[in-house]
Amino acid sequence: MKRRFRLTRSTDFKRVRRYGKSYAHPLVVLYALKSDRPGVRVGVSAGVRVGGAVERNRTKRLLREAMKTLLPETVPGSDLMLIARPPLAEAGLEETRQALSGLLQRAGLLVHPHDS
RNA sequence: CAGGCUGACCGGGCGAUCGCGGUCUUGCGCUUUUCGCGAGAUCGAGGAAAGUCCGCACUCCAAAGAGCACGGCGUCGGGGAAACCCCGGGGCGGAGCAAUCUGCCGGAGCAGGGCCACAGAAACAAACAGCCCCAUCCGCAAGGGUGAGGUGAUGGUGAAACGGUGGUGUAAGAGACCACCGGCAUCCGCAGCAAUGCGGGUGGCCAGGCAACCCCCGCCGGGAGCAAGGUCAAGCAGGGACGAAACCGUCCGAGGACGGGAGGAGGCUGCUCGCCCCCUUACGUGCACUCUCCCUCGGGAGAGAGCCAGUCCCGGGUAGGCCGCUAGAGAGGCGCGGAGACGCGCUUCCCAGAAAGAUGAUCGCCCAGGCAGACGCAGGGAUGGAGUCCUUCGGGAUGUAAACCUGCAUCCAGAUCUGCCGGACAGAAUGUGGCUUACAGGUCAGUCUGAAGA
RNA sequence: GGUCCCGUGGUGUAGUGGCUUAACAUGCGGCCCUGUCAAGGCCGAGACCGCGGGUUCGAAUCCCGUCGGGACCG
Repeated sequence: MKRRFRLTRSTDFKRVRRYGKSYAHPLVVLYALKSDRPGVRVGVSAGVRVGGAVERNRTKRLLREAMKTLLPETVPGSDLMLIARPPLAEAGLEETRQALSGLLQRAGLLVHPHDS
């Protein structure tokens, strides 16, 4: 995923985490907040509970890869934050994509909600 | 062949598609750098990148000072920039049949303190029982009581009791003395660079253990850390000078400079000394106004309501951008020296530099490995199977898979084939030397033990 | 990057060289009490002190290493 679609600043993370609305799934937690920017920006995060550095990096890669394919279907003008949970370290790519798709649908952020 | 031990090493490979970060070149947006979007080339995690247990480089703290405190280390020689590091020795132990592995290492003799439960007379300089002698009392005597003294052999405890055996000696005894042995210290000789070992002489039997208790001796350590530190833009906090006149002295260009005193903040990330640097000496015993009182007419006391404005200059920290930021005690190869750690020489190479933090995903083939299933092996063997070759198309040559025969094995193992599973521990964050810990599976060399065969 | 603390029955703590194969509370099991339950009384089980070495005659305690958990500072 290109860097311009990413959340990079610490203050952005704090803002989304504080004022965004959250949606939970056993594998991942989604925070969403409306923004005045045109595109969608995504930040990924993995806490210590997920595992060591290998597991944390792997879960973050997994979330970015899964989000990449879902990006065109996402409603623009919002900042998203994805927080990995411990079971995600054992999950595959397709599993992660389905989890994310479900979460985005619940948040009302998918352009074609009934397709998937 | 099986199981170990030691050392060294590998840590999946290839291809396709999608995707990420750096550098260089290049096209476009756009006008140069910058920035954004593309294209191409190239590079892109480890043996531990980990834990952060020791070092070092580097940066800042004024210079990086002294002492104390505190902490660490402590056999010998060598290596190394250094290290709670490495190599090779020594001494005392421990594990194993063995190869081999492994723990400890200044001082408890004269620096001193402390502790050694229980038991025991006594836990480090003491005397409970006992033994002996003398005095005295009782008794015919044997012997017993009391008191003064000698002794430390005997006892039993304990983890540990002040050398052992034999003799001389004595009232009884005792290293009090003698011989031998053990141990300690010291001297000499030999071997070794040394620690130390071996042999001989001398000494006095004094001298228990614990310094991973305090401590003593020797050596080492200033502190903080790349969020170090530098820099850029924008602000803000804050500060300074003049205003402004009041500690003392000196100087002159007359308002400042320098020096000293006093007080305070900070720094040497514990303390003290010493030193450095800064501030104050104007929120007060102040300034100036009004009123009242006193007076030696200089001033003093009390009360009231006020003043400390303004101007100019300097200018952070954090967050953000950039630098620091990767060419170095560097890596590979070859040769030489050395027992080894390691060193030297030549040569080739440039080998991640991210910043919510880049190496992955999917598929195919292979390589190790694991599990399950199938299959007896070798030789001979045809009115001659499939295939191949020749052909005049009639056939011929070659040819052992099978049945069958012989031998050997026997439901085990090995080899072969098929299917399925399947790749450990773990991710750079300034660099680097060690140590420690985690780790599927495999390779090579040396070596030990066991079994079988020759 | 740096610093510190804690691991002891199921749970929470004490014990910091020996008289302690470890104490207290709560929880657990059995019995008594009661018509029954609770409370109460009596009895009992439950730990080789996170793990591995070492020092010592002797270690939960001292030293070293290691594993896990937690806290703090920038």
